[in-house]
This record gives sequence, C-alpha cells and structure tokens, in this order.
Amino acid sequence: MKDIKHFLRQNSLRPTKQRVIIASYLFDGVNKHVTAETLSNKLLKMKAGISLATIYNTLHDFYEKGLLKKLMINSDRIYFDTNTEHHHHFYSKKDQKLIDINVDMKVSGLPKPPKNKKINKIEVLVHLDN
Amino acid sequence: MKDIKHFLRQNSLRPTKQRVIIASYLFDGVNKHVTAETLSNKLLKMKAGISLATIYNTLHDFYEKGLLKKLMINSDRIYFDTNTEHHHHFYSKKDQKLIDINVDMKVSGLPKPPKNKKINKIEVLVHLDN
DNA sequence: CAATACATTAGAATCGTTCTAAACTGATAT
DNA sequence: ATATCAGTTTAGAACGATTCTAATGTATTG
Ligand SMILES: [Mn+2]
Ligand SMILES: [Mn+2]
Ligand SMILES: [Zn+2]
Ligand SMILES: [Zn+2]
Repeated sequence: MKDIKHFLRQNSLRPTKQRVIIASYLFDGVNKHVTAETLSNKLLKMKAGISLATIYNTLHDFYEKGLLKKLMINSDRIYFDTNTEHHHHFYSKKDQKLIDINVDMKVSGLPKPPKNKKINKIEVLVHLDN
Repeated sequence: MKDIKHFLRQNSLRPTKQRVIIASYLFDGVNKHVTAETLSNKLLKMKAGISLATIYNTLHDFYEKGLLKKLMINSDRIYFDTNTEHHHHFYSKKDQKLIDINVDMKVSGLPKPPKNKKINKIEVLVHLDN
C-alpha cells in the first residue's frame, strides 16, 4: 500500500483511492492485458466499484506516464498491456485473449521502408485458431 | 463492364449498379486498402453517391466471398485489403496509410503456441515514424 | 483548517459500425 | 414482356466503445 502510493507519486500521479486500487491490481507483478471493460469487471468482483470514466482516465494517465502500453489489435476495443518491454503476442480471436511472446524473435527479409520514412517498431502478431 | 458483372455472378453476387461501381473501383488491378469512409469519399469524387449502409454491406459481402481481406490494425476503423494473398504491411499512423510488403519475410525463434491451440497465421506490422 | 489544483463521476455526446424496415430491382417463371 | 419474389438499397435509428462536460469530491500544501 505504501509502496503503491510511493510508486504513483514517483510517476507524478496523485495516489487517490481509485488509482491505488487500480495500480495495485495492474502492477502486482503478473503481466496483464486489460480492456476498460475487463478491468471494470475485475474491479467489480473485488468489490471496488469505480466508474467507467475513471477507469478510462486512469488507463490513459498510466499510459501517458509510460506505465502501460497500448495495443491496437482489434477494431472494437483497446488493450492495455502492463508489459512495457518490446515484445510480441499470440492472439486468440475466439477467446479475445492475448499471450505474451517474450522470447527473442527475428524478422528477416524486411524491405527498406518507403522514402523519408523510418521504422519505429516491428510487431509480430500470431493469430491462433482455437 | 461485362467482365465485372460476370465476375460478380461468379462469386454469387448479383451485379447491381452499386456493386458494379464498387467492384470496378476496387478490382481495377491496383491493390488498395480502403475503409468505409475512404471508399465513400472516393465514390463521391466519382459522382457515385452510394449510401454508407450499402458501402458497409458491400465490403462485408465481398469479404465473405473471399474477395477482400479484413485488417484489424487500428482501434477505430476497419481496413479492407484487395490483396488477399498472405502478406505484411508498413503502417504509418500519421498518414493512416498501409503499404504492402510483398517480399518473403521469415520470422525465426517463434515459440510453440499454447496447449490445444494452433497457429492460424503470422502477421508482421512495421510501424513507421513519419 | 483553508485554499486550490487535481480527480472522480453520471450522464451526454461522439463516431464508426450495425440494424431495421420500407422501397426498389435483378433474376426467374409464366 | 409481365408478374413474382428473393435479394438489395437506403435513410435513419440503434449500438457500443470511447471521450467529453460540468458538477462534486479530495489530496496536497501552507
Ligand atoms: Mn473486434
Ligand atoms: Mn485509431
Ligand atoms: Zn503483452
Ligand atoms: Zn495489403
């Protein structure tokens, strides 16, 4: 509890009740992929009713501070990833679930980017069938 | 015109006026990435006012027949790709533009998929900076 | 304990997409 | 051809994820 408040302060975020609850869930040491909806459901199960507006605000605040990564994989929801290292994913459309690929992968045969463009990052998404 | 009607019939699609217009634009030999909105704008410029509902219906009908690929890259719009071969993309968030990568690329070091799951396809997305 | 800047919230607004239901049209049979 | 009917188009409503608004609440600092 003390460490989470300290952690939030270190990231220029006021340790409000809601932020402490959300941060202690998200940053408990186990990497997670959440959407606003899955996070809201999880918080409800923990008897912590936090408004959707606050959930969206908090996810974006954490993202702006670099504590979360945003994943645009799906056209109808934004995933937030507590693993901020560069990594890749398995994705099961059926389960709407992401699984980290933490091993080093190499992409070979990449062509040059178009004129005046620089490569920012390479993302590999491995779609699963079932 | 005759070939497009024939092409639509071959794909069990009635060659209506709107479908002929949309198909002759999409399948003119030059691969394209369109959204409902960019397609609508293009059709307006061609003096072909087709309702958004029909544009959505038609894109999905073509998709169901395997004439288009759906790309879920961005959380706020669905891209349809006239290149139905397996391939990868450069993506410029700034321009909201996709560019095909048609050369053979290889991904090495891929771990095994989770138990009971099979790999469907591997998608490489190369994000561009500017 | 003020004072104040920042945060939370319910509900409205937004926007891409999907749905509805009525009008229309291409294909087929007579 | 004309009638028939299933399939298609359309305007507008509905939907759902996300963002905005503006009123209320709270953490921080003096
Ligand atoms: Mn989706
Ligand atoms: Mn987007
Ligand atoms: Zn991840
Ligand atoms: Zn493509």
